[in-house]
Amino acid sequence: MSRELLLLSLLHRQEMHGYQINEFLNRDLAACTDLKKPTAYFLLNKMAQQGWVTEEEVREGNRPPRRVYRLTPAGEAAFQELLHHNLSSHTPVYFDDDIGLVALEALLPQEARTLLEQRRGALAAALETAQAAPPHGGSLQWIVQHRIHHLASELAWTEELLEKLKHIEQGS
Amino acid sequence: MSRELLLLSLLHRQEMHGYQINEFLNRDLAACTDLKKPTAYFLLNKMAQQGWVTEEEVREGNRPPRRVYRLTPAGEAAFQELLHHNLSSHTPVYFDDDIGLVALEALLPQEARTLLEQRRGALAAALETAQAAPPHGGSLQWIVQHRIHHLASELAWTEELLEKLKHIEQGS
DNA sequence: TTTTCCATGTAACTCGTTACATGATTTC
DNA sequence: GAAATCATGTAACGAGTTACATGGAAAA
Repeated sequence: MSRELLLLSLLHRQEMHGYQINEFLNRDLAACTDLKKPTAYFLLNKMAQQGWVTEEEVREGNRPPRRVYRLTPAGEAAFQELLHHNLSSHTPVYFDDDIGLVALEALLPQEARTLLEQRRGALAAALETAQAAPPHGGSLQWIVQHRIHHLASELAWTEELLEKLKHIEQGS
Repeated sequence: MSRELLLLSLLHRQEMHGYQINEFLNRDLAACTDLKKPTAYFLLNKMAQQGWVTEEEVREGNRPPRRVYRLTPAGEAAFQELLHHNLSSHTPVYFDDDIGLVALEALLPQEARTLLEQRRGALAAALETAQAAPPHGGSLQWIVQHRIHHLASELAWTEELLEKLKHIEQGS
């Protein structure tokens, strides 16, 4: 339901047409979602059928006509409910990066460390990129800051792990 | 490909039959994956067709026959490649919890804080559960520790956020 | 005149889940 | 005799992605 919540959030701020929504998702919300264009269109249609949004064809000048979406009262209610549920709970995440750790013992300790040092590099680079991003206004800044916080945490954890592996290697 | 890597990792340690694999996934690896039973069977069949594993029907006593999977040399090579790639890189994650933050401004500041305090509670509970889990041996311990590290980081971040929101509320 | 931008979608496919189906054996 | 455990799967569905399809307007 969080994809629906995301779309409802955008439409709560202001009415928007599909293309505009996709632009916003790709430009400003790339850090918190990977919602694709066809998925967005599909969900918007679904929400229109559910009565959460209305569609209105608008043509401005000679441009291709836009389909403008607006929240209905039912949509507003759904938005509030989904938002409350999202903010008040925590949804756990599975890390792709954890999978490789299961088989760490299949490698020579030294080799494992070399690989994890590369991962540390990738994390450091991602962190720098995130920190270099232009500041976002409003509540979008929280997402950017969360991302930075998380990447820093992952970097610290990876370094901790490297230290522990070094000690085990020396100790055995 | 990380689901395949996970299965290959298990079979690298020792040969296993399907039921055993599913048990292990649910008991010991619930923290790092949600791979379901039919998916596991499906992937095992696929890997058998690819020549990564062999299947052997084994019957022991009067029990239902087991289908035992073993890595082939090709499977071992695939395992090494996937493992190297996984450990040396970082795969970014999208947080469901971020979605609600997009629309924080749609709520009264005080209401937003109340909801986020509930989330903080949920995070604290999850952290305690993770910390109370019996220690895992071998490299599985890293996954448990990573989970704990991450939950602690999320808790700290949520508290930071609550502080910032309090200041904004007072300042404006 | 060719590429990029605006603006919309559909169709086919992949991946994964849920629910269903089977059947013997051991434990209560 | 009933319930849980061992052990395997399939079939139908749903969600999401990729690639395809269309077409006008502006910019290079």
